Amino acid sequence: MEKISSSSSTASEVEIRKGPWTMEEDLILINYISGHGEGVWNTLAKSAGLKRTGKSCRLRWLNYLRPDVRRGNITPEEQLLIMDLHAKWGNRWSKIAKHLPGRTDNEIKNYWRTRIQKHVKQTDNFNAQTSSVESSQVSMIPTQTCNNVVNPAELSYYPPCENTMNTSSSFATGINENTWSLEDLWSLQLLNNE
DNA sequence: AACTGGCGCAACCGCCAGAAC
DNA sequence: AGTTCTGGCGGTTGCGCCAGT
Repeated sequence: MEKISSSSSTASEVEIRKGPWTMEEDLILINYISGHGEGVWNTLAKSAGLKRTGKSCRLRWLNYLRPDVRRGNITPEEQLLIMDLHAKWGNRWSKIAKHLPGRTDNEIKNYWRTRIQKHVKQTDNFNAQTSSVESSQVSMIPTQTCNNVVNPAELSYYPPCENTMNTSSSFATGINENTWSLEDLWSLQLLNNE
């Protein structure tokens, strides 16, 4: 797969863009999909005039541009659900994401890795230190290999989720100057369609 | 004020399964 | 039945931001 840019190196198809999406590209993608639907991503990318792989377009759309995508502010209920489902299924992020409307597998994966897993490590270290004293076998934290359903009481061991997604509604994160809000894009898209 | 290390997130990579031919 | 193509998935990386020094 993904042999587009490398192998058959005719000049016309070499030019595949990578890296952060520009606002223009976002607009093109939104415009195209709102007009034609999703369809086959590779042909979509070409038809829309985007110098991106179909894969890249799909990822951008699913994780960022879809109108129903929710970002930031993972609620305690969602956090609990994530831990519960992760305890059942492990790293099946897309499966987990299906039970969290508006959340993407990528977001859940990132959330798990950066927030929960970090805390799991910290707590494990703490437990390792104390367990030598307390001989307790019970782990406070559901690990990846643990199939137990999380007890809601265990939530208290995890970091509060509110301040984990910091202010700025964590969407226009200002991570670089190519960051813009979905509202911007969709309002522009609506304007274009009128 | 400048530097640095950690954090968070967007995006890419590689693999796999199923569809299409 | 075999090959190619495409989408989906999980893992990983790159990079900007920011707090601490």
